Amino acid sequence: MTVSSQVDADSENSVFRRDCPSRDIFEHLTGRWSLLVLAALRPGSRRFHQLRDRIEGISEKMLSQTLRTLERDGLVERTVLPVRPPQVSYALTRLGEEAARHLCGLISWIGASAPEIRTARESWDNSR
Amino acid sequence: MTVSSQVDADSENSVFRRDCPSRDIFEHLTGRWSLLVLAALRPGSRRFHQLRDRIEGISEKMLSQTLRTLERDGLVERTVLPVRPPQVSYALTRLGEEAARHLCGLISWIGASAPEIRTARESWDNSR
DNA sequence: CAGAATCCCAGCAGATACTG
DNA sequence: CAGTATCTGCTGGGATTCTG
Repeated sequence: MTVSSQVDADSENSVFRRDCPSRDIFEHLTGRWSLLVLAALRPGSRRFHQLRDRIEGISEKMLSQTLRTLERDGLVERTVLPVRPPQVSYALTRLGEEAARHLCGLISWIGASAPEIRTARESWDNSR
Repeated sequence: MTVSSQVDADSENSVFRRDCPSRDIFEHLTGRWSLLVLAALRPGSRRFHQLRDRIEGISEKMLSQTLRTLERDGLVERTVLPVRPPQVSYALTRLGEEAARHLCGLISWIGASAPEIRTARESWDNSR
């Protein structure tokens, strides 16, 4: 399958199709917390409570859930140290680093474009 | 503001902050339908019913809503031709093209990585 | 420390019907 | 043709409590 088939053609796997298999992967990556978890892991592996403290507003439930989804997709690796009390750390896999790179690229673009976007919003809001 | 501040530092505008102003822009871009609308507009301007037909499963309500959000953010431009019956066409702005480029880059990566991700899922699922 | 289990609600999105 | 309006249901996610 060519890469371009994802966004161009009416191929079997076009994103435009209702049953596109890339959809759920995309949703996992762009869900409310995934970007933040991936970005927080970019500098290196982190433990559960470090992630919780770093990511403002995330609940333990959502952190746990997000980490498990990312682990299942092969983007994050979970390591348990056999000590008492248990220490669990998370790190990006190669796949996870690639995903994080794309997402952070998008975030950087948003940061750079935010002023323009805010200006557009104001003029849109003022015109009605 | 430097680009890196978005994803690295604990600056005022870090994505990790609860009130990060980039959050809602990100959510607009990665909402359920935005990617598909932006991708569908990439080859050139399209009319409402063309978009509706191209994007499988979208309702007129969600298409209309998504287009308005994108227009408000300055990513899409709406043009009404003064004829009967009315003809309305939509096109990407420069900002919209940039956003679409990032998103389609991500989708292409997903397409290329999907086999690996699916393999990861299977081994994860089988191990419990 | 690192979660799992449960309850609960707001808001997104679908279906349907209507209109300039 | 290109929408809007209204209703309704579903689920993502928060708060709280409990545990190996």
